[in-house]
Amino acid sequence: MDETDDTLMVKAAWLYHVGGLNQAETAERLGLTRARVNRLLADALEEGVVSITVDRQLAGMVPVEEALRRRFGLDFCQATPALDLGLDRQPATDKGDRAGLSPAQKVAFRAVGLLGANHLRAHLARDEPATVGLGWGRTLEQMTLHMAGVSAPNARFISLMGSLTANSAFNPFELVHTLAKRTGGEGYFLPVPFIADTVEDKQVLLSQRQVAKALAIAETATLCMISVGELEESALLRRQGMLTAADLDSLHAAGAVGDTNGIFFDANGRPVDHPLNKRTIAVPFDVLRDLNVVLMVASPEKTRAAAALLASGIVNGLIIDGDAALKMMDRT
Amino acid sequence: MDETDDTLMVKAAWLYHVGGLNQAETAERLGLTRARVNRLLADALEEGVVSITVDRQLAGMVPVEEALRRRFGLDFCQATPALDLGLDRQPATDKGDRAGLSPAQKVAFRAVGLLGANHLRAHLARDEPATVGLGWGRTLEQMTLHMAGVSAPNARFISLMGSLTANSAFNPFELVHTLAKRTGGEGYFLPVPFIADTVEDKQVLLSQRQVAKALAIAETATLCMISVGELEESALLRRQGMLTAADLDSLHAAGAVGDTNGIFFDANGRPVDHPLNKRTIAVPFDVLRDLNVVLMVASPEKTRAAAALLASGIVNGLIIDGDAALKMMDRT
DNA sequence: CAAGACGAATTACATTTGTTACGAGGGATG
DNA sequence: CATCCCTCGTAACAAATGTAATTCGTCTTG
Repeated sequence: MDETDDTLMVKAAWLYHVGGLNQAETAERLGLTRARVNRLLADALEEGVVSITVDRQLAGMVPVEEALRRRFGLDFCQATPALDLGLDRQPATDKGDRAGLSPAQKVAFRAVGLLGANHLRAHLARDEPATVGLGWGRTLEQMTLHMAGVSAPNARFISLMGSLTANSAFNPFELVHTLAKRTGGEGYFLPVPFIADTVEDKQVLLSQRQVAKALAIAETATLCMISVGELEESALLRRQGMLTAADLDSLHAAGAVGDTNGIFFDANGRPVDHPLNKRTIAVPFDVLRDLNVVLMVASPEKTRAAAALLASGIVNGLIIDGDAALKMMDRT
Repeated sequence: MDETDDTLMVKAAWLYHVGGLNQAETAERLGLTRARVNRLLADALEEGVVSITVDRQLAGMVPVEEALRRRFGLDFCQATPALDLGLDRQPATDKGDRAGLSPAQKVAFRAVGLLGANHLRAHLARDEPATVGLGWGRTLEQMTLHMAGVSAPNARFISLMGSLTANSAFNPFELVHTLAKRTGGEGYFLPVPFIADTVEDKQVLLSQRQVAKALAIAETATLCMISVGELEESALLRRQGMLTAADLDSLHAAGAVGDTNGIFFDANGRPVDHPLNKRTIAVPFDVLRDLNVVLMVASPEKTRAAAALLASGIVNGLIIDGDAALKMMDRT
């Protein structure tokens, strides 16, 4: 069943994309309905049986990538094509949008997600067994959507942080779960809240055997993919209700400009001295520093936070939205 | 100009294919007309800026490929997905078709052409300078169509045989020319007719310095891509008027079952003893035997000739239409 | 400066594609 | 055995895409 179905899908895809037939002709050739062919083709794209690649070399971002790579001492830097040409359209309406993302942002997330997925795919394709540490957020979520059709039964995916209360698609647990399912690998996550209620609680939670075990795995990660959050009202942490407005203010007062995995850092990428940072449950910077960490940045609003995190020296590779990359270049 | 255009193309392609916008939205986003975006996208596909890949693993041809690889002692074998499921449709109408190809054949040529192009592309992507020897025919022509967007300024393309009189798109000269132009490499070809009028003429032609030089280059080829012709009324050689019906008969009488580059061979892949073989101007089998030769076979009608050529031992790699591959398996 | 050539925008139209609603099999499941 | 659930075929429609004809500006060229 399974094989027949895949084979049929490949045949349809081959006739359509390679053979240059249209869906009606393809259907006739295979003795199927046009509607069925249409669905087969859609599924083939969905499942990664056919994939579309755009040459990044011609996008003109190579100089920018190289400049960022050198400035922050990275192993590599990849940027998506810049699209805004410097002029933002209706940014006012975008910013306040609480429900979803503006169209421009959506494209950015998808694009960065794709590049991230390609990087991860390449990592999984190596011979050595892979252990992949993961942050959370919409960028990472987009990455998982592009990971269809990748098989990596020996891979382990592990969350670098505790879980959210709200069960969104970009929850650490969901991310790990999705990746494990799609690749056939194993998923691990920290079965504790993201931010403990008190410092004492955190100690109790950390002492759990399950948690210690998971953290030990995380420390052996061969690749970590994380994102960064800016510290504004529009921040995802704030929207998710993980932070109160008062929290935000006091974090600002402590010099924080952003967070990654719930660890708040200042303009130099150093964790700030703040109660919240003592309650967060996540793999700390000191551990990340020795791991292979790739940062994904999907929106120009995050340039300040991203620059700060890059300055911390824990990041080895950067995958960034083209417009964000240009903006980052502008701030000298 | 040039760069701007490419960049625009990449942006449009990125928004459309990665960002998931439709052409109207893409146009709006870039401040262009929908029609322009449509053309940009078409061009992007045409020029190889965006490429569509179909996973060959799932086509179910791997066992067949492996079997063929072993039987003929090849380095590799790639087959396109089989589509006919063993049952041919209107083969009668197809066979006599003098003008063009049946739809089924067209797909086969394109598919094999694509795989050939991928192989060639990979060869050109190596670090070492490449010298590529080329045969002729519609299969090879299709290959050149899929070579857009490949840059290989150090590559040399050389025809393994003389030229046709009729200036078709699959003429050796045209093939070499197209490839050189598309990749930015150099093209060489044998400036002599494919089949000399007499044996004496052949000697004269071969003695030309230009010709000797070209042949010397051909003998250093790092990769040769050739195809095979069956020896029937429908054969391209016959259609092109290179062979008379009488020629065909006498070749059959001499035991010939097919040709490659105008060299006629028997069921064991050995050149037959026939006047025509003494007049053909092409790199001989003894030279090819020491080169890295890849054979492309695009139609089930050619299985007998292909099998014979494979038996000769001059072929190192095979790229074949899926239905032809199955048919070849059937003849035990 | 006029004429013509070229590229691109506009428009309109034909084709292709995506999506939905509906009904007929065809296994699983109780 | 009835029923549910899923898949597929059918048909119709809406949306998107491809293409050609036309016009307009701009740049070249005589």
